[in-house]
Order: sequence, then C-alpha cells, then structure tokens
Amino acid sequence: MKSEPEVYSIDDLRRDRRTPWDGVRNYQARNHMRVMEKGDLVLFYHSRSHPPAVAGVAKVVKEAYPDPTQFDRKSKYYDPRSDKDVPRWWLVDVGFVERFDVPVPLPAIKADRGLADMVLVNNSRLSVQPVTDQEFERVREMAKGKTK
DNA sequence: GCCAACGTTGGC
DNA sequence: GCCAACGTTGGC
Repeated sequence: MKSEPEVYSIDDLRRDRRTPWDGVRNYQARNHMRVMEKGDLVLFYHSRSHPPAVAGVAKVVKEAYPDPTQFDRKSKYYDPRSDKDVPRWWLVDVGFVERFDVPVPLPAIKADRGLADMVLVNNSRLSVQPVTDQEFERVREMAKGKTK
C-alpha cells in the first residue's frame, strides 16, 4: 500500500497504531482492499519520496467496509455520485507492525532479479497492489540487509 | 517541475 | 462500444 510520506508516513502509523486507509478512488486498488483478510501483512511504501521506498510493514486489522469520506461533503474525498445503499468506495483499517531501520529503495527492488514481476515494478501507478508471499519475504530480507 | 503512463469521462 | 480529451499519479 502506497502513501506519500508528507501525507501519511510509517512514522504516522507507528504513532497512531492503526488507521483507516481512506481516500482510495481507483477501482483496481479498491478491489484489492475488498479481498484483504484480517491479519494479512502489508508492505508500506513511501511514494514520491527520495528515493521511493518500502518503509515498513503493516497489517489488516479490519476488513473492507464503506469509506465514510465518500459521503462527507466537507471531505476532499467526497464523491457525490456514490449511493449510500450501494457504496462505491471501500477501505480497510491497517495496524502498525514494523518500521524498517533501512527502507528498501525502489531502485534496489527494480535491480533484484527475484522481484522482476512485482506489480510495483510494472505498474507504478496502482496505489494498492497484490504482493506474493515470496516477494514479501524478499523485500523483508532486503530490509534486514540479507541481500543475498 | 516535467512528463509518460494510466484511468476515467463523455460525445458520437 | 470506441476513442479522444482530460486529469492524476508518481518516478525522475
């Protein structure tokens, strides 16, 4: 799951312990959240940082429910086309698990042969993406410095 | 700050 | 249902 650190960072999540992942307004990203299960681990990615990097690990603490900001006229995520009876946008709550001492930068991910098929490498725009177990473990190893 | 890639909208 | 126009994302 991606976030610009100026907007919401892994340090913010560590402070808050958990947060609703609101504001996702992309159908593919929404669909990925709708199939997430409680306890699923999440790579927390800092986009538009220098360099962009996986900054830590979160986990799903509440499964998908309608994003309340879509009905809030004062929210910047307000969507007048969404119907209360058929909500358009959904979210999950995520909890803090781990902040990497050394974030795993995007260039390292791109250079890693085992991660060539990661969605992150191949569709940089999607803000909630699937990650395989192998990819997850690989990134976590890289964060621990075990790059071989 | 630029701009390529991608998703969405809406006219036809 | 196609696709041009437009808006957004996010790496660089």
